[in-house]
Amino acid sequence: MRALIAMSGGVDSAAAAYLMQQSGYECIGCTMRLFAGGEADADDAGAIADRLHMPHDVFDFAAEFREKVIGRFIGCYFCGRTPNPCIDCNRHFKLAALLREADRLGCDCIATGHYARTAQTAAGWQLLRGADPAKDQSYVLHMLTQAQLSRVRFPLGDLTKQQVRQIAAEQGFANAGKRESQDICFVPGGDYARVIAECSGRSAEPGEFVDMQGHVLGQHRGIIHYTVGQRRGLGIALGVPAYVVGIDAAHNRVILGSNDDLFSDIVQITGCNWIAGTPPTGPVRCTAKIRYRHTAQPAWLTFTDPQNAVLRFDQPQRAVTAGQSAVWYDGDCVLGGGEITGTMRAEK
RNA sequence: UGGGGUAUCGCCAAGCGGUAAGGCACCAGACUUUGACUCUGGCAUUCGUAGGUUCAAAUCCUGCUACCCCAA
Repeated sequence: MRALIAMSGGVDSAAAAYLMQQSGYECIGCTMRLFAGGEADADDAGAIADRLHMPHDVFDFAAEFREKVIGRFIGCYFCGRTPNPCIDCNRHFKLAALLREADRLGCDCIATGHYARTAQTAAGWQLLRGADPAKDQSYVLHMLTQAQLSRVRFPLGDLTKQQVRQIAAEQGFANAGKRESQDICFVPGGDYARVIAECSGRSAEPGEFVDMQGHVLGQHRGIIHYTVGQRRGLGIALGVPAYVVGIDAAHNRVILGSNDDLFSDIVQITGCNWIAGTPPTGPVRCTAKIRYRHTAQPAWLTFTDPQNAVLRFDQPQRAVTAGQSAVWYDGDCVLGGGEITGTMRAEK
């Protein structure tokens, strides 16, 4: 069996490459170049591949990444939503593009350093949470299809981060102690609004902060600077903490309220994926996450058609945000997910 | 230009003679494969201003300045 290993230059993918090799796969390492910068990471990945005596390729996907990830990221912000580019990146690159290259290189499967697991059952392939609850990354993989799941391997799925670092250290990998990646990968400094302005050529138009009754509270720097649930950076002193509770792109307004105003239990979702195949017609009992770092909460999921669904949480959730992904679980098994388009608060 | 009131950190605001609370905002860290949230730490040698009384004043007295209210 020949496997193409996605190597980012970090500890996780290095350990994944090693483990695949130990499992008897004939491995080819590769690093995807997705944006300017990151050459050092590609070098780190190359060094690990050398140490493991496996070939290493670098694929330049910068143009495609700019179109499929950054472009959508920018468009989403200007529409008053808050995108999660990691979702698109995983879908289009860490899975689709990688499988494309795997075919070209005659590889049977691909492997990544995600903390997630797959399982084959009579009903098809399942995507499961990673064993380390603190590192589980199944959330960002919710859009995977049966075809993709059948060919992807997650060698770290049963391990904890600590174990992975241990393996990296034992193998003498130079990056064993490398710190966790953070921020948006293509926005190294964290100033995503600047990147939006630079890449789009559009400037953010200042507008009004208003309360939920429409009273003007101050001036904002442009809606791309804000997201639902945000407190820091508003510059508004009301005596009590103020949070963004909504973004009205049509009127270029940012709506402020209290923390209590942020809770909603009914969530509209589009662009749905149902990993098992055809989504069920009746309500499904599940737990659901509405952001990467959220503990899945009990809810009912109902599809209105194969693309659209409504999620109703037992308890209202804080700052459910349009543009983010909702992901549904049955225990450790990922049922699917989609993009949040709107929220409501059920009348009590 | 008659009377009354108020002037304390960017905003709000304690303090009432004994040596500047707190909240909001802001800043810095921590956390984190998204944006956020959260947590921890920092943030007025100085109280509109000039004098005076006192061992000691933001706190008492006087002048000045600014703003507010009432009456003209």
